[in-house]
Amino acid sequence: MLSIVATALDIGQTALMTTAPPSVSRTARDRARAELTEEIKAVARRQLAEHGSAALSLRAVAREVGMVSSAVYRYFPSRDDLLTALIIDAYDAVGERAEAAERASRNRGVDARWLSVCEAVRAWALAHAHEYALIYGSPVPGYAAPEATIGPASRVPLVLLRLLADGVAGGEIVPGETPAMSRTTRSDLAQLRRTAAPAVPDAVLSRGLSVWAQLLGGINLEMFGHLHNVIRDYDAFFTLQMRRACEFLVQGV
Amino acid sequence: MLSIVATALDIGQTALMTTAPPSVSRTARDRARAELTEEIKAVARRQLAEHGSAALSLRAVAREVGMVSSAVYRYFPSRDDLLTALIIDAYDAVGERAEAAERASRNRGVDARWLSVCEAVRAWALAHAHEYALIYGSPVPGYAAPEATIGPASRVPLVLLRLLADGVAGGEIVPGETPAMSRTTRSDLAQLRRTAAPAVPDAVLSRGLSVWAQLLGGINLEMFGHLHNVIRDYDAFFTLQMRRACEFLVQGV
DNA sequence: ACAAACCGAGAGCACCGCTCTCGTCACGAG
DNA sequence: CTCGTGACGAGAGCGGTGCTCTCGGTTTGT
Repeated sequence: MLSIVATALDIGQTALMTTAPPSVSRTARDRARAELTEEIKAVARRQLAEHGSAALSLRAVAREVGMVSSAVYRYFPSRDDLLTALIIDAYDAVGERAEAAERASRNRGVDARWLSVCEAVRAWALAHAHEYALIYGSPVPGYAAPEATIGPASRVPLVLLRLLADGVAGGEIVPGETPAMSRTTRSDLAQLRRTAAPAVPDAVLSRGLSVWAQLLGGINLEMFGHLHNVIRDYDAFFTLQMRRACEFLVQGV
Repeated sequence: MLSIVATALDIGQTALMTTAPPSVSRTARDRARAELTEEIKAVARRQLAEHGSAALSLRAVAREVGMVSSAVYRYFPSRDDLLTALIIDAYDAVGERAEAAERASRNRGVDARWLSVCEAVRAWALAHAHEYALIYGSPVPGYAAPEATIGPASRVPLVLLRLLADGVAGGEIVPGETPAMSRTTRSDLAQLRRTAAPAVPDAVLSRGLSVWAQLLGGINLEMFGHLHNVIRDYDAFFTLQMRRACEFLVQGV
Protein backbone atom coordinates (compact mmCIF):
# COMPACT_ATOMS: atom_id res chain seq x y z
CA MET A 1 0.00 0.00 0.00
CA LEU A 2 2.83 2.34 0.79
CA SER A 3 4.64 1.32 -2.35
CA ILE A 4 6.61 3.95 -4.14
CA VAL A 5 4.90 6.31 -1.82
CA ALA A 6 6.48 9.41 -3.25
CA THR A 7 4.68 9.06 -6.55
CA ALA A 8 1.73 7.10 -5.24
CA LEU A 9 -0.37 10.13 -4.56
CA ASP A 10 -0.06 11.41 -8.09
CA ILE A 11 -0.94 8.02 -9.47
CA GLY A 12 -3.91 7.84 -7.18
CA GLN A 13 -5.14 11.23 -8.21
CA THR A 14 -4.80 10.69 -11.92
CA ALA A 15 -6.56 7.41 -11.42
CA LEU A 16 -9.34 9.28 -9.72
CA MET A 17 -9.61 11.61 -12.66
CA THR A 18 -11.00 8.82 -14.77
CA THR A 19 -14.05 8.65 -12.54
CA ALA A 20 -14.28 12.40 -11.85
CA PRO A 21 -13.26 14.36 -14.96
CA PRO A 22 -11.36 17.66 -14.64
CA SER A 23 -13.96 20.22 -13.56
CA VAL A 24 -15.65 21.26 -16.82
CA SER A 25 -16.63 18.56 -19.27
CA ARG A 26 -16.76 19.31 -22.93
CA THR A 27 -19.99 17.77 -24.05
CA ALA A 28 -23.37 17.64 -22.35
CA ARG A 29 -23.26 13.90 -22.49
CA ASP A 30 -20.00 13.86 -20.58
CA ARG A 31 -21.46 16.13 -17.95
CA ALA A 32 -24.52 13.96 -17.58
CA ARG A 33 -22.35 10.91 -17.35
CA ALA A 34 -20.17 12.43 -14.64
CA GLU A 35 -23.22 13.52 -12.69
CA LEU A 36 -24.89 10.12 -12.94
CA THR A 37 -21.65 8.38 -11.99
CA GLU A 38 -21.47 10.52 -8.89
CA GLU A 39 -25.13 9.95 -8.05
CA ILE A 40 -24.73 6.21 -8.35
CA LYS A 41 -21.74 6.35 -6.04
CA ALA A 42 -23.63 8.50 -3.57
CA VAL A 43 -26.58 6.13 -3.45
CA ALA A 44 -24.27 3.15 -3.19
CA ARG A 45 -22.36 4.81 -0.36
CA ARG A 46 -25.61 5.39 1.48
CA GLN A 47 -26.65 1.78 1.09
CA LEU A 48 -23.18 0.65 2.11
CA ALA A 49 -23.32 2.78 5.23
CA GLU A 50 -26.74 1.42 6.11
CA HIS A 51 -26.52 -2.26 5.36
CA GLY A 52 -22.85 -3.09 4.87
CA SER A 53 -20.80 -4.11 1.89
CA ALA A 54 -22.23 -7.59 1.48
CA ALA A 55 -25.73 -6.17 1.17
CA LEU A 56 -24.70 -3.65 -1.45
CA SER A 57 -26.88 -4.58 -4.40
CA LEU A 58 -26.39 -3.10 -7.81
CA ARG A 59 -30.05 -3.63 -8.56
CA ALA A 60 -31.13 -1.83 -5.42
CA VAL A 61 -28.85 1.07 -6.27
CA ALA A 62 -30.31 1.16 -9.78
CA ARG A 63 -33.84 1.18 -8.38
CA GLU A 64 -33.09 4.09 -6.09
CA VAL A 65 -31.39 6.04 -8.84
CA GLY A 66 -34.38 5.38 -11.07
CA MET A 67 -32.68 3.27 -13.69
CA VAL A 68 -32.91 -0.32 -14.73
CA SER A 69 -30.10 -2.50 -13.43
CA SER A 70 -28.45 -3.06 -16.78
CA ALA A 71 -28.03 0.68 -17.24
CA VAL A 72 -25.76 0.90 -14.22
CA TYR A 73 -23.35 -1.37 -16.02
CA ARG A 74 -22.70 1.49 -18.45
CA TYR A 75 -21.05 3.27 -15.53
CA PHE A 76 -19.51 0.49 -13.49
CA PRO A 77 -18.60 -2.68 -15.35
CA SER A 78 -19.29 -4.82 -12.29
CA ARG A 79 -20.36 -4.71 -8.68
CA ASP A 80 -16.72 -5.06 -7.66
CA ASP A 81 -15.80 -1.97 -9.66
CA LEU A 82 -18.46 0.02 -7.88
CA LEU A 83 -17.10 -1.30 -4.61
CA THR A 84 -13.61 -0.30 -5.67
CA ALA A 85 -14.76 3.25 -6.29
CA LEU A 86 -16.27 3.33 -2.80
CA ILE A 87 -13.05 1.94 -1.34
CA ILE A 88 -11.03 4.69 -3.00
CA ASP A 89 -13.45 7.30 -1.70
CA ALA A 90 -13.21 5.82 1.78
CA TYR A 91 -9.41 5.90 1.73
CA ASP A 92 -9.54 9.48 0.54
CA ALA A 93 -12.06 10.44 3.21
CA VAL A 94 -10.09 9.04 6.12
CA GLY A 95 -6.87 10.32 4.59
CA GLU A 96 -8.30 13.80 4.33
CA ARG A 97 -9.38 13.68 7.98
CA ALA A 98 -5.94 12.56 9.09
CA GLU A 99 -4.26 15.27 7.04
CA ALA A 100 -6.61 17.91 8.41
CA ALA A 101 -5.98 16.78 11.98
CA GLU A 102 -2.25 16.91 11.43
CA ARG A 103 -2.53 20.32 9.82
CA ALA A 104 -4.60 21.69 12.67
CA SER A 105 -2.01 20.67 15.25
CA ARG A 106 1.09 21.30 13.22
CA ASN A 107 2.56 23.90 15.57
CA ARG A 108 2.31 21.58 18.55
CA GLY A 109 4.53 18.73 19.65
CA VAL A 110 4.84 15.37 17.97
CA ASP A 111 2.83 13.69 20.72
CA ALA A 112 -0.07 16.12 20.35
CA ARG A 113 -0.03 15.71 16.59
CA TRP A 114 0.11 11.93 16.86
CA LEU A 115 -2.81 11.88 19.25
CA SER A 116 -4.74 14.26 17.05
CA VAL A 117 -4.30 12.03 14.01
CA CYS A 118 -5.25 8.92 15.98
CA GLU A 119 -8.43 10.50 17.29
CA ALA A 120 -9.31 11.71 13.81
CA VAL A 121 -8.91 8.26 12.29
CA ARG A 122 -10.93 6.64 15.06
CA ALA A 123 -13.64 9.27 14.85
CA TRP A 124 -13.98 8.67 11.14
CA ALA A 125 -14.06 4.92 11.72
CA LEU A 126 -16.83 5.23 14.30
CA ALA A 127 -18.85 7.50 12.02
CA HIS A 128 -18.38 5.28 8.98
CA ALA A 129 -18.22 1.77 10.40
CA HIS A 130 -19.01 -0.10 7.22
CA GLU A 131 -16.66 1.97 5.13
CA TYR A 132 -13.93 1.42 7.70
CA ALA A 133 -14.58 -2.32 7.62
CA LEU A 134 -14.33 -2.13 3.86
CA ILE A 135 -10.80 -0.75 3.86
CA TYR A 136 -9.28 -1.95 7.13
CA GLY A 137 -11.27 -5.11 7.73
CA SER A 138 -11.04 -8.24 5.66
CA PRO A 139 -10.94 -7.54 1.95
CA VAL A 140 -14.15 -8.51 0.17
CA PRO A 141 -14.48 -11.98 -1.40
CA GLY A 142 -12.10 -12.74 -4.19
CA TYR A 143 -11.39 -9.09 -4.54
CA ALA A 144 -7.77 -7.97 -4.96
CA ALA A 145 -6.94 -4.32 -4.37
CA PRO A 146 -6.36 -2.71 -7.77
CA GLU A 147 -3.55 -0.27 -8.46
CA ALA A 148 -5.83 2.73 -8.22
CA THR A 149 -6.33 2.20 -4.50
CA ILE A 150 -2.70 2.36 -3.42
CA GLY A 151 -2.48 6.13 -3.77
CA PRO A 152 -5.45 7.00 -1.55
CA ALA A 153 -4.54 4.15 0.79
CA SER A 154 -1.15 5.75 1.37
CA ARG A 155 -2.46 9.06 2.64
CA VAL A 156 -2.79 8.13 6.31
CA PRO A 157 0.55 6.29 6.46
CA LEU A 158 2.16 9.27 4.75
CA VAL A 159 0.87 11.57 7.45
CA LEU A 160 2.45 9.36 10.07
CA LEU A 161 5.72 9.14 8.16
CA ARG A 162 5.89 12.91 7.93
CA LEU A 163 5.32 12.97 11.67
CA LEU A 164 8.26 10.63 12.14
CA ALA A 165 10.49 12.77 9.93
CA ASP A 166 9.52 15.95 11.73
CA GLY A 167 9.97 14.36 15.13
CA VAL A 168 13.44 13.08 14.27
CA ALA A 169 14.45 16.38 12.68
CA GLY A 170 13.24 18.34 15.70
CA GLY A 171 14.89 15.99 18.15
CA GLU A 172 11.60 15.07 19.77
CA ILE A 173 11.97 11.45 18.72
CA VAL A 174 15.11 9.83 20.03
CA PRO A 175 16.35 7.00 17.80
CA GLY A 176 17.21 4.67 20.66
CA GLU A 177 18.91 1.37 20.21
CA THR A 178 18.57 -0.21 16.78
CA PRO A 179 17.16 -3.71 17.16
CA ALA A 180 18.83 -6.58 15.39
CA MET A 181 17.15 -7.21 12.07
CA SER A 182 17.64 -9.25 8.93
CA ARG A 183 19.32 -7.87 5.84
CA THR A 184 16.03 -7.94 3.96
CA THR A 185 14.19 -6.07 6.67
CA ARG A 186 16.95 -3.47 6.77
CA SER A 187 16.61 -3.06 3.04
CA ASP A 188 12.82 -2.80 3.31
CA LEU A 189 13.14 -0.03 5.86
CA ALA A 190 15.78 1.69 3.71
CA GLN A 191 13.39 1.67 0.78
CA LEU A 192 10.65 3.11 2.96
CA ARG A 193 12.99 5.82 4.22
CA ARG A 194 14.11 6.64 0.69
CA THR A 195 10.60 7.18 -0.60
CA ALA A 196 8.83 8.88 2.25
CA ALA A 197 10.83 9.57 5.38
CA PRO A 198 14.41 10.69 4.73
CA ALA A 199 16.78 10.74 7.68
CA VAL A 200 14.51 8.59 9.83
CA PRO A 201 16.61 5.78 11.28
CA ASP A 202 15.60 2.13 11.14
CA ALA A 203 14.78 2.00 14.82
CA VAL A 204 12.24 4.81 14.48
CA LEU A 205 10.73 3.41 11.30
CA SER A 206 10.32 0.08 13.00
CA ARG A 207 8.61 1.67 15.98
CA GLY A 208 6.49 3.71 13.58
CA LEU A 209 5.17 0.55 11.99
CA SER A 210 4.52 -0.82 15.46
CA VAL A 211 2.35 2.08 16.51
CA TRP A 212 0.64 2.01 13.12
CA ALA A 213 -0.28 -1.60 13.81
CA GLN A 214 -1.32 -0.61 17.30
CA LEU A 215 -3.56 2.17 16.01
CA LEU A 216 -5.38 0.02 13.47
CA GLY A 217 -5.30 -3.00 15.74
CA GLY A 218 -6.85 -1.04 18.56
CA ILE A 219 -9.60 0.37 16.39
CA ASN A 220 -10.24 -3.08 14.95
CA LEU A 221 -10.51 -4.66 18.39
CA GLU A 222 -13.02 -2.04 19.40
CA MET A 223 -15.07 -1.93 16.21
CA PHE A 224 -15.22 -5.65 15.61
CA GLY A 225 -16.40 -6.40 19.11
CA HIS A 226 -13.32 -8.00 20.63
CA LEU A 227 -13.38 -5.64 23.59
CA HIS A 228 -17.05 -6.21 24.28
CA ASN A 229 -17.63 -6.72 28.01
CA VAL A 230 -13.97 -5.93 28.64
CA ILE A 231 -13.79 -2.20 28.08
CA ARG A 232 -16.70 0.11 28.71
CA ASP A 233 -15.19 3.55 28.23
CA TYR A 234 -13.83 3.10 24.73
CA ASP A 235 -12.95 6.77 24.32
CA ALA A 236 -10.78 6.94 27.42
CA PHE A 237 -9.21 3.58 26.76
CA PHE A 238 -8.28 4.46 23.20
CA THR A 239 -6.71 7.73 24.24
CA LEU A 240 -4.79 5.98 26.98
CA GLN A 241 -3.50 3.36 24.60
CA MET A 242 -2.48 5.84 21.93
CA ARG A 243 -0.78 8.08 24.48
CA ARG A 244 1.17 5.09 25.71
CA ALA A 245 2.00 4.11 22.13
CA CYS A 246 3.31 7.61 21.55
CA GLU A 247 5.65 7.34 24.51
CA PHE A 248 6.95 4.14 23.03
CA LEU A 249 7.38 5.80 19.66
CA VAL A 250 9.04 8.96 20.93
CA GLN A 251 11.25 7.73 23.72
CA GLY A 252 12.22 4.50 22.09
CA VAL A 253 12.27 2.92 25.47
CA MET B 1 -15.39 -11.27 24.01
CA LEU B 2 -13.44 -11.66 27.23
CA SER B 3 -16.57 -11.20 29.24
CA ILE B 4 -16.89 -13.14 32.42
CA VAL B 5 -13.86 -14.96 31.21
CA ALA B 6 -13.69 -17.32 34.14
CA THR B 7 -16.89 -19.08 33.19
CA ALA B 8 -16.75 -18.30 29.50
CA LEU B 9 -14.84 -21.45 28.64
CA ASP B 10 -17.38 -23.72 30.25
CA ILE B 11 -20.21 -21.94 28.50
CA GLY B 12 -18.40 -22.27 25.21
CA GLN B 13 -17.78 -25.94 25.67
CA THR B 14 -21.29 -26.83 26.67
CA ALA B 15 -22.43 -24.80 23.72
CA LEU B 16 -20.21 -26.91 21.52
CA MET B 17 -21.74 -30.03 22.92
CA THR B 18 -25.00 -29.22 21.24
CA THR B 19 -23.37 -29.57 17.85
CA ALA B 20 -21.08 -32.45 18.81
CA PRO B 21 -22.95 -34.78 21.21
CA PRO B 22 -21.08 -36.65 23.98
CA SER B 23 -19.29 -39.46 22.17
CA VAL B 24 -21.92 -42.23 21.92
CA SER B 25 -25.38 -41.35 20.68
CA ARG B 26 -28.33 -43.37 21.75
CA THR B 27 -30.24 -43.91 18.57
CA ALA B 28 -28.98 -44.59 15.09
CA ARG B 29 -30.81 -41.54 13.87
CA ASP B 30 -28.94 -39.36 16.30
CA ARG B 31 -25.65 -40.81 15.17
CA ALA B 32 -26.51 -40.20 11.54
CA ARG B 33 -27.53 -36.68 12.36
CA ALA B 34 -24.28 -35.95 14.18
CA GLU B 35 -22.27 -37.42 11.33
CA LEU B 36 -24.14 -35.45 8.69
CA THR B 37 -23.84 -32.25 10.72
CA GLU B 38 -20.12 -32.77 10.89
CA GLU B 39 -19.89 -33.58 7.18
CA ILE B 40 -21.80 -30.45 6.27
CA LYS B 41 -19.46 -28.38 8.42
CA ALA B 42 -16.44 -30.05 6.87
CA VAL B 43 -17.59 -29.36 3.33
CA ALA B 44 -18.53 -25.81 4.26
CA ARG B 45 -15.12 -25.28 5.85
CA ARG B 46 -13.46 -26.49 2.66
CA GLN B 47 -15.50 -24.13 0.52
CA LEU B 48 -14.85 -21.31 2.96
CA ALA B 49 -11.11 -21.95 2.80
CA GLU B 50 -11.19 -22.03 -0.98
CA HIS B 51 -13.48 -19.19 -1.92
CA GLY B 52 -14.02 -17.09 1.18
CA SER B 53 -16.98 -16.48 3.42
CA ALA B 54 -19.00 -14.41 0.97
CA ALA B 55 -18.91 -17.22 -1.57
CA LEU B 56 -20.05 -19.81 0.94
CA SER B 57 -23.25 -21.12 -0.60
CA LEU B 58 -25.59 -23.38 1.26
CA ARG B 59 -26.76 -24.82 -2.05
CA ALA B 60 -23.23 -25.60 -3.15
CA VAL B 61 -22.53 -27.30 0.16
CA ALA B 62 -25.71 -29.31 -0.22
CA ARG B 63 -24.70 -30.35 -3.74
CA GLU B 64 -21.31 -31.54 -2.58
CA VAL B 65 -22.76 -33.44 0.35
CA GLY B 66 -25.26 -35.03 -2.03
CA MET B 67 -28.39 -33.52 -0.63
CA VAL B 68 -30.93 -31.09 -1.89
CA SER B 69 -30.58 -27.59 -0.48
CA SER B 70 -33.71 -27.67 1.63
CA ALA B 71 -32.43 -30.73 3.46
CA VAL B 72 -29.47 -28.78 4.84
CA TYR B 73 -31.93 -26.55 6.65
CA ARG B 74 -32.78 -29.53 8.85
CA TYR B 75 -29.26 -29.18 10.26
CA PHE B 76 -28.58 -25.46 10.15
CA PRO B 77 -31.59 -23.14 10.28
CA SER B 78 -29.86 -20.55 8.11
CA ARG B 79 -26.68 -19.75 6.30
CA ASP B 80 -25.66 -17.50 9.18
CA ASP B 81 -25.99 -20.36 11.63
CA LEU B 82 -23.70 -22.48 9.51
CA LEU B 83 -21.27 -19.58 9.43
CA THR B 84 -21.50 -19.25 13.19
CA ALA B 85 -20.56 -22.90 13.61
CA LEU B 86 -17.53 -22.31 11.40
CA ILE B 87 -16.60 -19.21 13.39
CA ILE B 88 -16.70 -21.17 16.63
CA ASP B 89 -14.56 -23.87 15.08
CA ALA B 90 -12.09 -21.27 13.87
CA TYR B 91 -11.81 -19.66 17.29
CA ASP B 92 -11.28 -23.08 18.80
CA ALA B 93 -8.67 -23.99 16.21
CA VAL B 94 -6.54 -20.90 16.70
CA GLY B 95 -7.12 -21.08 20.45
CA GLU B 96 -5.89 -24.66 20.51
CA ARG B 97 -2.77 -23.69 18.56
CA ALA B 98 -2.02 -20.84 20.93
CA GLU B 99 -2.51 -23.05 23.98
CA ALA B 100 -0.30 -25.75 22.48
CA ALA B 101 2.44 -23.22 21.72
CA GLU B 102 2.28 -21.88 25.24
CA ARG B 103 2.35 -25.38 26.66
CA ALA B 104 5.34 -26.36 24.58
CA SER B 105 7.40 -23.42 25.84
CA ARG B 106 6.09 -23.30 29.37
CA ASN B 107 9.44 -23.92 31.01
CA ARG B 108 11.06 -21.05 29.15
CA GLY B 109 10.95 -17.32 29.84
CA VAL B 110 7.98 -15.07 29.30
CA ASP B 111 9.53 -13.57 26.18
CA ALA B 112 10.06 -16.97 24.58
CA ARG B 113 6.52 -18.02 25.45
CA TRP B 114 5.09 -14.76 24.11
CA LEU B 115 6.98 -15.15 20.86
CA SER B 116 5.93 -18.75 20.58
CA VAL B 117 2.26 -17.87 20.94
CA CYS B 118 2.57 -15.02 18.42
CA GLU B 119 4.19 -17.24 15.84
CA ALA B 120 1.56 -19.89 16.39
CA VAL B 121 -1.30 -17.47 15.88
CA ARG B 122 0.29 -16.02 12.77
CA ALA B 123 1.07 -19.45 11.37
CA TRP B 124 -2.54 -20.49 11.80
CA ALA B 125 -3.69 -17.24 10.20
CA LEU B 126 -1.45 -17.77 7.17
CA ALA B 127 -2.62 -21.35 6.79
CA HIS B 128 -6.31 -20.44 7.18
CA ALA B 129 -6.56 -16.98 5.68
CA HIS B 130 -10.31 -16.98 5.10
CA GLU B 131 -11.09 -18.40 8.51
CA TYR B 132 -8.83 -15.80 10.08
CA ALA B 133 -10.61 -13.06 8.16
CA LEU B 134 -13.87 -14.49 9.41
CA ILE B 135 -12.98 -14.06 13.07
CA TYR B 136 -10.48 -11.20 13.15
CA GLY B 137 -11.48 -9.26 10.04
CA SER B 138 -14.71 -7.38 9.62
CA PRO B 139 -17.70 -9.27 10.93
CA VAL B 140 -19.98 -10.55 8.18
CA PRO B 141 -22.93 -8.45 7.02
CA GLY B 142 -25.64 -7.87 9.57
CA TYR B 143 -24.25 -10.67 11.63
CA ALA B 144 -23.87 -10.14 15.38
CA ALA B 145 -21.66 -12.54 17.31
CA PRO B 146 -23.92 -14.85 19.31
CA GLU B 147 -23.22 -15.84 22.90
CA ALA B 148 -21.83 -19.20 21.89
CA THR B 149 -18.78 -17.61 20.29
CA ILE B 150 -17.49 -15.72 23.31
CA GLY B 151 -16.11 -18.81 25.00
CA PRO B 152 -13.96 -20.02 22.10
CA ALA B 153 -13.06 -16.42 21.26
CA SER B 154 -11.58 -16.00 24.73
CA ARG B 155 -9.08 -18.82 24.44
CA VAL B 156 -6.24 -16.85 22.85
CA PRO B 157 -6.67 -13.81 25.11
CA LEU B 158 -6.75 -16.16 28.10
CA VAL B 159 -3.41 -17.61 27.08
CA LEU B 160 -1.93 -14.14 27.02
CA LEU B 161 -3.49 -13.19 30.34
CA ARG B 162 -2.00 -16.29 31.94
CA LEU B 163 1.31 -15.21 30.48
CA LEU B 164 0.92 -11.82 32.12
CA ALA B 165 0.08 -13.38 35.47
CA ASP B 166 3.05 -15.74 35.30
CA GLY B 167 5.38 -12.98 34.23
CA VAL B 168 4.32 -10.73 37.08
CA ALA B 169 4.45 -13.56 39.61
CA GLY B 170 7.92 -14.59 38.48
CA GLY B 171 9.20 -11.04 38.47
CA GLU B 172 9.99 -11.14 34.75
CA ILE B 173 7.47 -8.42 34.01
CA VAL B 174 8.16 -5.21 35.89
CA PRO B 175 5.02 -3.17 36.54
CA GLY B 176 6.60 0.16 35.71
CA GLU B 177 4.88 3.44 36.11
CA THR B 178 1.09 3.33 36.12
CA PRO B 179 -0.26 5.71 33.47
CA ALA B 180 -2.99 8.14 34.36
CA MET B 181 -6.36 6.69 33.49
CA SER B 182 -10.02 7.42 34.01
CA ARG B 183 -12.02 5.90 36.82
CA THR B 184 -14.00 3.80 34.35
CA THR B 185 -10.89 2.45 32.70
CA ARG B 186 -9.42 1.59 36.09
CA SER B 187 -12.61 -0.26 36.91
CA ASP B 188 -12.55 -2.07 33.55
CA LEU B 189 -9.03 -3.27 34.20
CA ALA B 190 -9.97 -4.27 37.73
CA GLN B 191 -12.78 -6.40 36.34
CA LEU B 192 -10.40 -7.98 33.87
CA ARG B 193 -7.90 -8.71 36.63
CA ARG B 194 -10.59 -10.18 38.84
CA THR B 195 -11.78 -12.65 36.23
CA ALA B 196 -8.62 -13.79 34.53
CA ALA B 197 -5.36 -12.31 35.76
CA PRO B 198 -5.17 -11.89 39.53
CA ALA B 199 -2.34 -9.77 40.92
CA VAL B 200 -1.55 -8.23 37.55
CA PRO B 201 -1.34 -4.46 38.03
CA ASP B 202 -3.16 -1.99 35.80
CA ALA B 203 0.00 -0.89 34.06
CA VAL B 204 0.76 -4.44 32.92
CA LEU B 205 -2.84 -5.14 31.89
CA SER B 206 -2.82 -1.97 29.85
CA ARG B 207 0.41 -2.94 28.13
CA GLY B 208 -0.98 -6.42 27.62
CA LEU B 209 -3.92 -5.03 25.70
CA SER B 210 -1.47 -2.92 23.71
CA VAL B 211 0.58 -5.86 22.57
CA TRP B 212 -2.60 -7.81 21.90
CA ALA B 213 -3.67 -5.02 19.56
CA GLN B 214 -0.19 -5.00 18.10
CA LEU B 215 -0.27 -8.75 17.46
CA LEU B 216 -3.63 -8.73 15.71
CA GLY B 217 -2.93 -5.38 14.07
CA GLY B 218 0.34 -6.62 12.67
CA ILE B 219 -1.18 -9.82 11.30
CA ASN B 220 -4.06 -7.81 9.83
CA LEU B 221 -1.71 -5.37 8.13
CA GLU B 222 0.16 -8.26 6.59
CA MET B 223 -2.78 -10.43 5.62
CA PHE B 224 -4.99 -7.68 4.27
CA GLY B 225 -2.27 -6.29 2.04
CA HIS B 226 -1.41 -3.06 3.81
CA LEU B 227 2.29 -3.92 3.86
CA HIS B 228 2.37 -4.83 0.20
CA ASN B 229 5.42 -3.30 -1.47
CA VAL B 230 6.63 -2.11 1.91
CA ILE B 231 7.78 -5.28 3.59
CA ARG B 232 9.16 -8.22 1.66
CA ASP B 233 10.36 -10.54 4.41
CA TYR B 234 7.14 -10.84 6.36
CA ASP B 235 8.48 -13.60 8.62
CA ALA B 236 11.48 -11.63 9.80
CA PHE B 237 9.52 -8.43 10.13
CA PHE B 238 6.80 -10.06 12.21
CA THR B 239 9.31 -11.64 14.54
CA LEU B 240 11.13 -8.34 14.91
CA GLN B 241 7.93 -6.49 15.72
CA MET B 242 6.73 -9.07 18.23
CA ARG B 243 10.13 -9.21 19.91
CA ARG B 244 10.02 -5.44 20.24
CA ALA B 245 6.46 -5.60 21.54
CA CYS B 246 7.61 -8.08 24.15
CA GLU B 247 10.33 -5.73 25.37
CA PHE B 248 7.67 -3.08 25.72
CA LEU B 249 5.45 -5.50 27.61
CA VAL B 250 8.11 -6.86 29.92
CA GLN B 251 10.23 -3.86 30.70
CA GLY B 252 7.39 -1.39 30.78
CA VAL B 253 9.76 1.21 29.50
C1' DA C 1 -26.30 15.00 -43.02
C1' DC C 2 -24.77 10.77 -41.57
C1' DA C 3 -22.21 7.08 -39.53
C1' DA C 4 -20.57 5.93 -35.19
C1' DA C 5 -20.65 5.94 -30.51
C1' DC C 6 -23.36 6.02 -26.53
C1' DC C 7 -27.23 5.11 -23.63
C1' DG C 8 -31.53 3.24 -21.25
C1' DA C 9 -34.92 -0.38 -21.30
C1' DG C 10 -36.23 -4.96 -21.30
C1' DA C 11 -35.88 -9.93 -21.41
C1' DG C 12 -33.38 -13.62 -19.95
C1' DC C 13 -29.82 -16.88 -17.67
C1' DA C 14 -27.96 -19.06 -13.75
C1' DC C 15 -27.49 -18.69 -9.15
C1' DC C 16 -28.74 -17.53 -4.34
C1' DG C 17 -31.39 -17.96 0.58
C1' DC C 18 -35.36 -19.61 2.24
C1' DT C 19 -40.26 -21.71 2.64
C1' DC C 20 -43.69 -25.05 2.05
C1' DT C 21 -45.61 -29.44 0.99
C1' DC C 22 -45.50 -34.28 0.54
C1' DG C 23 -44.30 -39.17 0.87
C1' DT C 24 -41.22 -42.11 3.66
C1' DC C 25 -39.13 -44.13 7.41
C1' DA C 26 -37.39 -44.85 12.13
C1' DC C 27 -38.56 -44.41 16.76
C1' DG C 28 -40.79 -45.00 21.20
C1' DA C 29 -45.01 -45.49 23.90
C1' DG C 30 -48.93 -48.26 24.69
C1' DC D 1 -46.36 -55.81 18.10
C1' DT D 2 -48.66 -52.04 16.47
C1' DC D 3 -49.42 -47.48 15.65
C1' DG D 4 -49.03 -42.51 16.00
C1' DT D 5 -45.52 -39.06 16.01
C1' DG D 6 -41.79 -36.80 14.66
C1' DA D 7 -37.64 -36.41 11.90
C1' DC D 8 -36.13 -36.60 7.27
C1' DG D 9 -35.05 -35.90 2.12
C1' DA D 10 -36.96 -34.46 -2.19
C1' DG D 11 -39.09 -31.24 -4.99
C1' DA D 12 -41.35 -27.07 -6.43
C1' DG D 13 -41.55 -22.40 -5.91
C1' DC D 14 -40.81 -17.26 -4.49
C1' DG D 15 -38.28 -13.21 -4.69
C1' DG D 16 -33.88 -11.68 -4.94
C1' DT D 17 -29.03 -11.31 -7.02
C1' DG D 18 -25.01 -10.34 -10.78
C1' DC D 19 -24.48 -10.16 -15.38
C1' DT D 20 -25.35 -10.50 -20.68
C1' DC D 21 -27.50 -9.44 -24.83
C1' DT D 22 -30.43 -7.25 -27.95
C1' DC D 23 -32.99 -3.43 -29.47
C1' DG D 24 -34.53 1.26 -30.35
C1' DG D 25 -33.40 6.23 -29.61
C1' DT D 26 -30.33 10.06 -28.87
C1' DT D 27 -26.00 12.58 -29.02
C1' DT D 28 -21.67 13.37 -31.02
C1' DG D 29 -17.92 14.35 -34.22
C1' DT D 30 -17.05 14.69 -38.99
